[in-house]
Amino acid sequence: MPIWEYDWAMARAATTTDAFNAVAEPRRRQILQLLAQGERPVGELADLTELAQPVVSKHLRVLREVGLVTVQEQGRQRVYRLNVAPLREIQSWLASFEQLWQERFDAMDSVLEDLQRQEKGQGQ
Amino acid sequence: MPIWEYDWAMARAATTTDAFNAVAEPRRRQILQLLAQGERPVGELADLTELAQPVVSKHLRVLREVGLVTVQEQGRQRVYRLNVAPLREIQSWLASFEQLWQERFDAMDSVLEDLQRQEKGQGQ
DNA sequence: TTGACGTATGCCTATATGGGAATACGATTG
DNA sequence: CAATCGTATTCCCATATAGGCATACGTCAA
Repeated sequence: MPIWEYDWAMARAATTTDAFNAVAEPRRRQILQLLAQGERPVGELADLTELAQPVVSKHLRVLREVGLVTVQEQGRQRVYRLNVAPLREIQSWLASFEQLWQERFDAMDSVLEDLQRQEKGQGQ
Repeated sequence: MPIWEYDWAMARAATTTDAFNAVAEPRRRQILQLLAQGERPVGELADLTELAQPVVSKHLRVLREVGLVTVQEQGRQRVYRLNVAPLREIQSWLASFEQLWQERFDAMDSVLEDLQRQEKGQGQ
């Protein structure tokens, strides 16, 4: 069973295919990290990343398309906010290697127990 | 400060740049999952993935270059084995979103720190 | 209105990809 | 030795990038 369909010549999956592809680009990762500290307008992201504004806008478009960020129009600026949800896809994929993450396994149990004990869970 | 250097026209980071890029390709992810269940020769991977052997060999090359797999020559076949180490880069990046994450993310992260404190990466 | 601001979009180029096909190459077998 | 197996490599192509630059677009201030 093929993993996905394509007409022809799938040189490389589009960056907007999923979180995996979107996040493969270092600058996009950087932007996400910045947004992790709070929402920010495009210009601010451009300053912080030292990237030209159009470049940032393009990266944000990709991130938007995979749902990693959301926009809110505020006056003439667009404030971007991080949405970690799509990262879950990656996280769960990584989780499938848990067992091979040898040492981790033991420690995992105890920590998990702690978590379950404290568990707050505030929706997502 | 720029994240990385390039002469010109960096269309897209090479797939062999890091685990992020290598793993962005779905078939490569599939191969890794298969190897998670045990080492396997190329032919077997080709069968299981229903990909042509040359295609598999190419993917394996990429995975090899980022250290996600290692080979062992056995007679005329090459047995590939998974090496999760490089996945840590991804894991720790994800960990930086801990606070914004709700569930068991913390667990993995703390264990990760332990790992990094203890052993010094061995793969290459 | 006009102009400035904040952002998005369009056009451009070089690039390396993923897969198909053919073939090269080393190891094994006869 | 030759033939075959298991795998890697090469050549081919269409593709969509990432960034530079210019510009379009909507919002706000005079």
